Amino acid sequence: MEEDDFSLCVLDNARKAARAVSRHYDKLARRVGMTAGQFSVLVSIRKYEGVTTAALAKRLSMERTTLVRNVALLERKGLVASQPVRDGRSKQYRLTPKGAELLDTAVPLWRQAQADVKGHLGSDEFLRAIDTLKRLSEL
Amino acid sequence: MEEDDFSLCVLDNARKAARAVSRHYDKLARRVGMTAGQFSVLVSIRKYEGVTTAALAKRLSMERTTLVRNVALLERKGLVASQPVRDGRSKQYRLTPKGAELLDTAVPLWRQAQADVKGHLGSDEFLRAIDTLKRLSEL
DNA sequence: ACTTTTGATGTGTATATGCACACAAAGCTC
DNA sequence: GAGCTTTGTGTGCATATACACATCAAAAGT
Repeated sequence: MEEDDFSLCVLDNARKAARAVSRHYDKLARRVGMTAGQFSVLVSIRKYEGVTTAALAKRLSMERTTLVRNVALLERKGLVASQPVRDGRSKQYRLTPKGAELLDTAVPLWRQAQADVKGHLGSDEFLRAIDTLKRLSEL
Repeated sequence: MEEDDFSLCVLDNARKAARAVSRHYDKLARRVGMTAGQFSVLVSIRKYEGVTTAALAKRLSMERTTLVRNVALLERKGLVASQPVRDGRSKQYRLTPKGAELLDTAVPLWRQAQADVKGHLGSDEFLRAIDTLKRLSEL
């Protein structure tokens, strides 16, 4: 009979890791007036220009309703614009010029954050870590 | 010059993983009327009975003010009781009988969740994953 | 003894997350 | 075309997270 070892709790460790990583990326993102999560959404909207809410949520593996509010926030900030689709139900998102400009400013900060993590883990461990995280995401 | 590959973004992957893991543990925790995060806090309060807010936050690597609200919630639910320390500044937390009982009910569900993850990753990868997450937490 | 500094706690505000639910438009069936 | 199902969207509520700030008491310095 094994003992319960809560130090091996996947939940605790996953959340701790996400908090630590978020703090680090947030610190940099706030220099340009946004959060790290907002940066991620902007990147995806740029990449999949014209994407609709549900499709974007799927791309980002985010709960759709979470994304709705995140994007609404970006619209209020004038970084993203939406346009109803002929369909009548859907909306398409694209970056505003302001959003595109801000994103360009932010990308070097993202590179910095990535480099910091790579420096902390080492290049090999870095790739393994990404792979592990992806595996956990499939849970 | 490397291309920016946002699929290797540590932030996205760490958050996605934490969301997936949280959803899984939450699903089980809700069967006994709590969230997975609340379970974690209860476990720590049981282990470090009489612990104060700041010390508990450190143990859990959580932002102190986040923990304040989490614990306040557990107090409202009658699972945790607090007691001012002679000192006058600090508060000590302990489980109520109701909290202890609920925790006992929840532990098998936690074991189940851990087993699910281990089944998904395999035993070796499981330990490596925990290790990777711990390394990321030190960031 | 008085002042300053430190330590422990809590609140205000903003963001993020997800479940349950509601609403609306398309498409399907008859 | 009326009714049912599916699909896309948004809201209400509860919880979680964190930075900035406020409070208050103990400890330290003078």
